[in-house]
Amino acid sequence: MRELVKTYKVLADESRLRVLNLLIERECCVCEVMQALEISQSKASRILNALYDVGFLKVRREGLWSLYSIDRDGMSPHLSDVVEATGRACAGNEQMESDRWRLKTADRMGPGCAREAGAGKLSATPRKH
Amino acid sequence: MRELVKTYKVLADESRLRVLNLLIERECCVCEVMQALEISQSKASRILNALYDVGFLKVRREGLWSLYSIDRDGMSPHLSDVVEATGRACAGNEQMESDRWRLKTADRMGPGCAREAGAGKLSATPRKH
DNA sequence: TGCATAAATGCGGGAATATGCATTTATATT
DNA sequence: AATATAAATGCATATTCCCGCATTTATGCA
Repeated sequence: MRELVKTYKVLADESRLRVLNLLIERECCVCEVMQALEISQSKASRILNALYDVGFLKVRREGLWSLYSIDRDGMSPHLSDVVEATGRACAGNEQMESDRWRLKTADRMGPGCAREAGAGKLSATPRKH
Repeated sequence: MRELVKTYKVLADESRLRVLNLLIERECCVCEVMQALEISQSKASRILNALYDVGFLKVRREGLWSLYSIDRDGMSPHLSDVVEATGRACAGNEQMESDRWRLKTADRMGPGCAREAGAGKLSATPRKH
């Protein structure tokens, strides 16, 4: 039961639901999440970790990035149901829509790069120095 | 989305899940819940109110008692799914089993009556004075 | 009307949670 | 090795949540 409570605790937060919604769209790294939701880096990281912790997500490392995605195969049927239900409940929500919209124009870059984002569209690979 | 968050918040608590589990068994009044879970009256009342507040329960008054039960018809499909899933997730849980067991021997009586419960089995109707 | 009692609620203390800031860690490139 | 940077984390603080205690409210009966 502890586990169940923990799961619901994780879901009982607007930002975390928004991230889950993003990931239903596609795999994301921390900095994409922070851009899409317009939140701080540490917050994005913690949220992803919390979702990962209870079994919603899996993560793979690719270079400097940690890429999180919904662990459709690994998760328990119960979690799977919850994701389903949550996805449906979120459909059409304005906030969620904007998040997804911003995700489209988000790049795989962090705080440092973001500062010069105005300079134009950067490639999806890290810049050479 | 606020509503969704609120719903998950309510579920993110062991005692509230236990009460939900009880009500899956059958309609209960506040004092039955407090006996089954061995918690205080105010706690039982608050829990029931919280579950009611987000739409899981309906309540009807019968004399002095407030009888709460799962609002199977009134609740949204999403809540219905959640109850289903939660019920399944709780099946076989030891704590939940004891709760249900104690519920069987619980009477419709409150703190006052409970004090003299050792005196023997009392009827399910209020005593005359 | 007065009393008995089930349920609801105001208040307050203590625990848990969320989050920004600064720093550290992990990884890649030169 | 030195540098760059994405991600993770320690710490401090503000907020929220939980719950016991005492009291109030709602209802029924004599």
